[in-house]
Amino acid sequence: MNYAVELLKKSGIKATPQRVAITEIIHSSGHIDIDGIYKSIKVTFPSLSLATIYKNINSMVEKKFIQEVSIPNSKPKFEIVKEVHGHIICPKCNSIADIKVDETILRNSVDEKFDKFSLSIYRECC
Amino acid sequence: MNYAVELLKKSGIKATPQRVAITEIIHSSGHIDIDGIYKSIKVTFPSLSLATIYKNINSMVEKKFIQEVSIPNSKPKFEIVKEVHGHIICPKCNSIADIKVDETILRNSVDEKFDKFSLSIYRECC
DNA sequence: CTATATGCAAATAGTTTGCACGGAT
DNA sequence: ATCCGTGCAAACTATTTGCATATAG
Repeated sequence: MNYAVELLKKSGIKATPQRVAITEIIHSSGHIDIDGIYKSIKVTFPSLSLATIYKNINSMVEKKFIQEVSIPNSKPKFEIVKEVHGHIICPKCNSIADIKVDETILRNSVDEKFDKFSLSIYRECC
Repeated sequence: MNYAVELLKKSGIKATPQRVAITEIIHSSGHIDIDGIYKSIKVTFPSLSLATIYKNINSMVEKKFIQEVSIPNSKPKFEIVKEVHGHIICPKCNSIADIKVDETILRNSVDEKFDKFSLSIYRECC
């Protein structure tokens, strides 16, 4: 079965064509904001409305299917939820790359136990 | 001389009463969002407008006098720029606490050199 | 068949901008 | 006298909501 459809079903979300398209775009882009999703979807799916994207993003976030990546001074982007990792964010163009982080070492570093963390590193890439 | 006035002058920003008030509120609260600043200032400074807060926050961020702390699914908060540190953020009430992080250990952990990073840990506090 | 999702339009919220006035140097 | 900041109102942008119709399961 299709990757996106499978993901959606696993999360207990009805796999409408719109949701499949949104999921595929987030997945293939890695990190993308609402407007990027909208522009990208419009090409092959002209009837899809912004309101539908917002509604679906919100319920996908609630279901912990996707998560928000906050970016200072810019629109948040979204990514498929996967194992804990960090991000390198370019403060000029706001592009994002994932990085592996060693959770054990981080735990020692902050001298705390925690469930979920997020490490962002800012470096110009352009 | 007043702490806030000193900070402002050091950053080459004219120390108007409004800016002093904004600076003092950010400093004493630790982390606060635009609306919090507005509500807090209104009490003792009823004429101050939201537009003035936005304008000043923007120029203070440009001057690297304060910085934005992004919070998923919520308004960003602002803090006085100081040494590199991390944050513990409560996903329920969005309160923030600073934590020390060991930069050397983090550097090893992510196997990268970088100028500026940000570590957020999410844990319910309420 | 039934419950839920979509798409439109309208409403709301958040932020920025333009401009006239006022205060500091 | 000049420059810059403030405060208001208007403009703009982003996001949410209500509702009628369409569609997945």
